[in-house]
Amino acid sequence: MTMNETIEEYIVPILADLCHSVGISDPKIALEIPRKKEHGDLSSNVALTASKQTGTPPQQLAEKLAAGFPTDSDRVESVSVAGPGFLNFTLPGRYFHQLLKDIVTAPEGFGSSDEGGGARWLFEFVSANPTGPLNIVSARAASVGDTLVRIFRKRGFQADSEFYVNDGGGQVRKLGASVRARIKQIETGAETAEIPEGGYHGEYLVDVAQALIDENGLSGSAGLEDEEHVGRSAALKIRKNQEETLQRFGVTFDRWFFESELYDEENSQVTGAYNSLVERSKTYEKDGAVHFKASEFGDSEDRVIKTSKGTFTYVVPDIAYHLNKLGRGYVKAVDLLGPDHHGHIVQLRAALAAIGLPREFFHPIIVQQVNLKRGGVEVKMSKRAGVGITLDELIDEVGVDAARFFFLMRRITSHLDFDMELARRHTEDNPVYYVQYAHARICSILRQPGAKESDEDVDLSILTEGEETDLLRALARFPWTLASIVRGIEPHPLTSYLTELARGFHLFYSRHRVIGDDRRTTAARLMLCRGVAGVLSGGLRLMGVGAPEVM
RNA sequence: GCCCCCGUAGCUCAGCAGGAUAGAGCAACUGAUUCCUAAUCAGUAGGUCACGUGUUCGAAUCACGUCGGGGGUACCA
Repeated sequence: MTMNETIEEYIVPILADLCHSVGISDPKIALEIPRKKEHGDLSSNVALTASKQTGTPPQQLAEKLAAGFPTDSDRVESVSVAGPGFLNFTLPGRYFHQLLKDIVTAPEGFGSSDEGGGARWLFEFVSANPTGPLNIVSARAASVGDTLVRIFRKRGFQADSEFYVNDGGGQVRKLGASVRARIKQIETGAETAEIPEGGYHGEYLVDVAQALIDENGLSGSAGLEDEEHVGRSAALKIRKNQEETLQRFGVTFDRWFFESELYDEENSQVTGAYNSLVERSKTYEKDGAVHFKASEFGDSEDRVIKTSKGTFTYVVPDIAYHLNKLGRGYVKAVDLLGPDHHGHIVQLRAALAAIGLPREFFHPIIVQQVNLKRGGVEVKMSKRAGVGITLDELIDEVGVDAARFFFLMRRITSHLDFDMELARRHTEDNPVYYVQYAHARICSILRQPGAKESDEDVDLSILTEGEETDLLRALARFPWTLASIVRGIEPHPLTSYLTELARGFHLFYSRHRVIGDDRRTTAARLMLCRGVAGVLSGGLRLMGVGAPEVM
């Protein structure tokens, strides 16, 4: 319940009534913040979109609407018609002053809203296989997913985060075989291990093997008989490491969901998922395998879901998993998936459609690849081979704040160039520190002896300098930014917004002194500073980035 | 072959629930520090929004096509 939403809630109904009165039956009214401030504080293009329906030229229509809009309230100072027929609203100064007071009073709550209405959304992300350390794409997904969850919660959704641990099937056996080879290597003191075909070559498995020997008393000879047991132990160990790494990165999950849970007992959800396709006659047998008629549901061809050997293919437990999500009461399953999952998505979507789930339930998002660079030179990576940069190494090299901020700077679907050299640089061209520095600067001001003013009788109307009113307007954009993030399920606007807010502050700072001889000006500017600091730190916190008081 | 993402300033990218004169950072050039943190600020310059057609009063934004770049496409998970 911020002032911004109340202003929207105030304007839109009035505009809707006015539209009805001039014969527009079903007006689509969207308010936006114009890019240029000459265009007012808010604008609407209803007159443009609706002019066809009424047969009135847009400008004339806009004039009519503007004339009918009350401007004697506390909320709207004037309405003007501009350009091809935009309605531009100018809000009174006291609207922004009240907003600032609200922010300073309760900085935590600013930007919150109940637009989500408590809708239960599940965000699944990272979900890396428990076969090795987290890589850079996982790092990106972790930043994005974690930030989305925080923002959606702030906007009134009941949002949960989940990590799906792929601990079933042949992969664990493969892992077991690889670890077994490493155990053998350690015991025989050999230079190299004989990693089986298709196994995992990463050096990290030496540590895992050593840990298993140490902790579980698992020796090579004991483990040799049971590849699966070794694999399971190794997977648990690796998963634990992943969790610790994510914690370092500031990311925790509400739930770690194990694929193996889906197979429990006689009541296997995987078999259930399979059966629900069979029962709906969406399958047929061919060449000894069971095929799902995926091509009827948008896939390019039908897919095998049960092999001729009688095992399910990977899509089946995934179907079961999503049915499980639905069964837990979620209305939306947002899956952040790696760039190697396109085919997967189409299959899964087809299967969920075949079973009759609402189309909007499943919302996969491909987190695009990260091109890692160091000083402009590409760093190649391959998790399977165990070379390249892990999330742990990334944290060590560039730090959590810079890493998380950089991952959030681009659209999720864009390939991301990540230059570790640049991210680590504590200077000029690094946007992370630009934003953090603005916060630290404000904190520095607030530490000054002259900053001990009470908020009681602050008169904000003396904030009339351009830099001051610009800052007030920038603060007002914060809730709108969050709303657009929710609309797009895409967090990157937050980094742009905070960079702009920081720029506004740096400019203000360079031109005006906060603490001066005039008591009233000092008090008003101090409050402005507190508001900016509150929004900066609040915004950074949503991204899991720190807001240092000293730099 | 099929599927997905991308193509906007020299570079990295915003903008895309159609809308007003297409924006920012970096790089380049010029300038600013008696004063609350110069990790800062100001100014200059930089564009056929890949191309074509269509829809529209209006297209960077929507649709179709072409070209170019990247990724994905198992009876593995």
